Amino acid sequence: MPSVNLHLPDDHAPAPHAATDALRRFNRFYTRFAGVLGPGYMGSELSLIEARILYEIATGQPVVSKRIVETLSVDPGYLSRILRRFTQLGWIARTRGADAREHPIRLTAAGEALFSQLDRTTAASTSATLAHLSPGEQAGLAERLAWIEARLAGVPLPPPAVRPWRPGDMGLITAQQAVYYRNAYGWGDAMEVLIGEITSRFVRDFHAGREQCWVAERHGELLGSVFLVAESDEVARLRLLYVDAAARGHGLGRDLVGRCIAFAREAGYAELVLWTHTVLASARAIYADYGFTIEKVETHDEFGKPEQSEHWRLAL
Amino acid sequence: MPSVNLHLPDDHAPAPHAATDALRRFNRFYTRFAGVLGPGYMGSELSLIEARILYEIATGQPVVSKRIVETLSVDPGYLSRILRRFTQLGWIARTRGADAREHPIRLTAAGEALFSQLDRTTAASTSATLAHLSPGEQAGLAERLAWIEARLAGVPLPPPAVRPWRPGDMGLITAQQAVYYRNAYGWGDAMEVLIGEITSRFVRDFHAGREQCWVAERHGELLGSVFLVAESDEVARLRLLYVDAAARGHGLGRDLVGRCIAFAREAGYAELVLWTHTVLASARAIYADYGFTIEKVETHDEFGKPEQSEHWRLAL
DNA sequence: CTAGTTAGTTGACAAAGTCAAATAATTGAC
DNA sequence: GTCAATTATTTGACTTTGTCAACTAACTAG
Repeated sequence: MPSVNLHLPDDHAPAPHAATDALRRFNRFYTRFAGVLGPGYMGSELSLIEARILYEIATGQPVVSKRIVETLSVDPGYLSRILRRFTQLGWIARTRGADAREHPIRLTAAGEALFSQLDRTTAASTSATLAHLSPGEQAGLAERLAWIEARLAGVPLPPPAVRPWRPGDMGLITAQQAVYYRNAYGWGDAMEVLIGEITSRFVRDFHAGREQCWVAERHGELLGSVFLVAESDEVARLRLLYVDAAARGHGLGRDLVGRCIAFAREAGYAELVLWTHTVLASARAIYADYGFTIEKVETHDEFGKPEQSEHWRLAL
Repeated sequence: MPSVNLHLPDDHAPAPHAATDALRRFNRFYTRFAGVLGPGYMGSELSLIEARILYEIATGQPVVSKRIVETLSVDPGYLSRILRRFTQLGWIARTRGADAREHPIRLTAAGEALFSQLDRTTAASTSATLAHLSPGEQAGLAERLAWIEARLAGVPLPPPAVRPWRPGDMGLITAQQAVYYRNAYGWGDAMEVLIGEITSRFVRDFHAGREQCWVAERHGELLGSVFLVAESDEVARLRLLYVDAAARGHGLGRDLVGRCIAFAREAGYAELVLWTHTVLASARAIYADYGFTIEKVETHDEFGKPEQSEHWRLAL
């Protein structure tokens, strides 16, 4: 069940500082916004840090102060005093750990009660700030927050998984490429019709063993695709090679082309041909690396403006 | 050039607190992350607030303290002292305003130099945190940050614009609906084929004046669509009504259906029919409100599991 | 001209946070 | 086993940060 990311930046003008500026701007915005969300756990007497310390204790019981110091980067001395106060207030109890230097912390019943109370209050208050958003927007928000967090935390994205096509894929592939070439190169309806025809014809006439389409996806997001179709008994054609902007620069295009070549050899074709455009520099580089050579160059007008196209060929 | 948002939550289990939890989680994450980004403008002697005050001055020159107090919600007394220090350090100069109670602030040459220095440092440091992201990811990040900021700041989304179809739309409509019904209801390939056939046949046989398709979009994002096709000279059929999760609850579906009815009346049809499924509760409610009535109910198995479908009809 | 407001400042504090030294327990080398 | 080095936590002595209320000077409306 792949989906496609179609807010594509075009190849030409990827403003170099855009992301930096966006993050800085967001930073200014968010510190103010979080301030509005309330200093710490709202309503209570707790400061932000106290609230977060309480959170760490509640969610990590039993926890040693060292761990809190690390996760919250709080001064150990400062923490020690806060913990002493929590103990005096009867919210936490400190035990003796296996390592007697440590004093593992647990919430007392009173502490649990306080925490769950606070937790409900903040949840309600956060929920209230979100009230003006529709359920769809809320879902969109949650998804984007999670994505950003994962990316900023440096969680590396798993490499896209490449698999043969399934029936559900064609509509997305068509839409993705149509939108992309329109946005990035201003190509028009004829391009879209062409893509649609290629994909629908592929499904209709699919000849297993002689033809194949590979799809790269990650977390249900469509990141790339390529088609290998039979031109004749001897000649195979590579079509619609595409790698999403979000996945470029990791050799995915190369991988896809490599699969086509291997499959074509396996299937006993004598040569592999393809048609591409001169503007598509990174695709061309891949073809050249695999030993394809240009047979013919011609300029056409079909996509609404003159484009130079190229016929490439590889003997297998 | 519409695009589609296809990370759809399904209709059935929209966990009610998901967004709240996501925001709270993000909040914990981001305060830590922003802390790493450095207290204020890194490297410098400035605290976070001082840096932000300097930023406000630099970007808003000349600015009066009242405005800073408001935008940064800083205590006026505290601000006053900070500004005095800035003045002593030769970073800012205070003039006399038209209103002599105000003391508009400007950066001195030294202040400008300091600010641009700091600005470059932070930009570089932010940029460094982003270095491990690919250009595609950076673009995705920037876009998501902007979206979140707008939504959290309460900037209301403009209502989706509804317009007649254009050639580029069909692939996206097909992909969007195919993905949605698959995710939300588990409907299979037959559904997808059906949608594809409807859209491609619509384009092929399009009879202007007797048929139409409307598309709702916002910021290039496809949010909904509906088709009106000729069944016979007397009968029009409404097909593929769809509203994206992100746009539900604002009467868009109602609007689309209303356009179909008005168009069908205008074109001189005697009746309007449609086929839908019992599970699609919100669509059904719209049909009922417009006076459609159920003619026939039947259960079929085409989408991979038994579904109850309904034939509705409206006399025009 | 006067009472009420507004922008900004000041004094007197309280809260928050830091740093280095101290304590108590553990580990590893011999 | 002993002892130096290390680790987890605490304590004391601070500085910085932030708050509150009272105050001054300037403006506004009647």
